[in-house]
Amino acid sequence: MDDPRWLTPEQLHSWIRLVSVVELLPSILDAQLQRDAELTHFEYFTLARLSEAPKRTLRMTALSAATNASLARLSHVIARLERRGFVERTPCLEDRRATNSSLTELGWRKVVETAPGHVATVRDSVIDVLDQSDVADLDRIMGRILSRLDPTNRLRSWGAE
Amino acid sequence: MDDPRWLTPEQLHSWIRLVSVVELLPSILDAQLQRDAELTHFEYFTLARLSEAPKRTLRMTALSAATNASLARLSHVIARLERRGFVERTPCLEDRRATNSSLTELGWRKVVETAPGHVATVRDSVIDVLDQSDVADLDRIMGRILSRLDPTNRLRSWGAE
DNA sequence: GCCTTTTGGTTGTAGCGTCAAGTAACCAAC
DNA sequence: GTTGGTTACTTGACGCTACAACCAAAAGGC
Repeated sequence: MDDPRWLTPEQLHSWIRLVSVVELLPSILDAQLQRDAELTHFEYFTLARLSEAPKRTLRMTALSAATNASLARLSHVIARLERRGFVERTPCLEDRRATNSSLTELGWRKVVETAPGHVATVRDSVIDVLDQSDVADLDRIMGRILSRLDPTNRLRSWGAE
Repeated sequence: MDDPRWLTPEQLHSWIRLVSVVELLPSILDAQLQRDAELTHFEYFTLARLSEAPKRTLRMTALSAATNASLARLSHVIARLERRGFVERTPCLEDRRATNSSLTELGWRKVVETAPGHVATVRDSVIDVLDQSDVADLDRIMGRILSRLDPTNRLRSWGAE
């Protein structure tokens, strides 16, 4: 710790820009979704993962892995979404500790009607400023970073290396 | 909105990885700083920006720009840091609406002693998995994204394009 | 079979951020 | 010189997340 191996100017510059994106991006996504659908980005992301699952159903643990969330956080969020009628919880028969959460018809319609606006925001704020090779670079770099951030590799579904 | 111009598979893959980093990185940084210095990453970042300023002093508005924060958020944070003796607020003489916040000697020492551990975490979780050209790519890509996220270009100090 | 450990999930609480509202000072125009 | 509008900041309330404690069921150990 005596020699912290300080960052080079280039590394520091990149780092600060990354931190800025990490700080600013969530509020952009939250603002649009809140305005147009009264959802946080995390709520939308959760509904979206469910909508892609077989039978639009996942166990809490699987869903928490797919969304990078702790079980505690997910439990609170699912409770809110359940109150609003977007999600349903049912006990799992094979493992009676487990809970399945599944998208209701209302939840499915919510995702379908919310997706276009969200995608437009993602394009506007990120994707459309990048050309094809930028996208490839971004993918490679985020993959490398994720391999450190997510050592248990819960994200293997979309390949954190 | 009828044709949402859906993302290509490559774009979607990159996007999900970026979102994952955006979700996971803050908790890594917060965890280390909380454990070793009882600071949130945003508190540390704020102290660090102050420590680099001339006379270790900045106006609230300038500091909020440098940290990508709303004035309201910054006001709360500075209040906390002031209670702990790391920062001091003094009215600004030229413009009596404005407030200067400056690092105390205690705050300066806090930054100095906290920095090495933080840099080590930044290296571990991000920088050390990237080679020189990755760092350049990251810088370029984040710069492009920032030019959209931060249209008023408050970050021009470190050049969001 | 029992006992311990691990896994799966929920809940309460405390803390941070956002939003809306409020105050005070500056500025420009009439 | 006072009115209208903007800028700079603070404050309070509310909502979301993290953390810790909890319970129940499954899986091992022997």
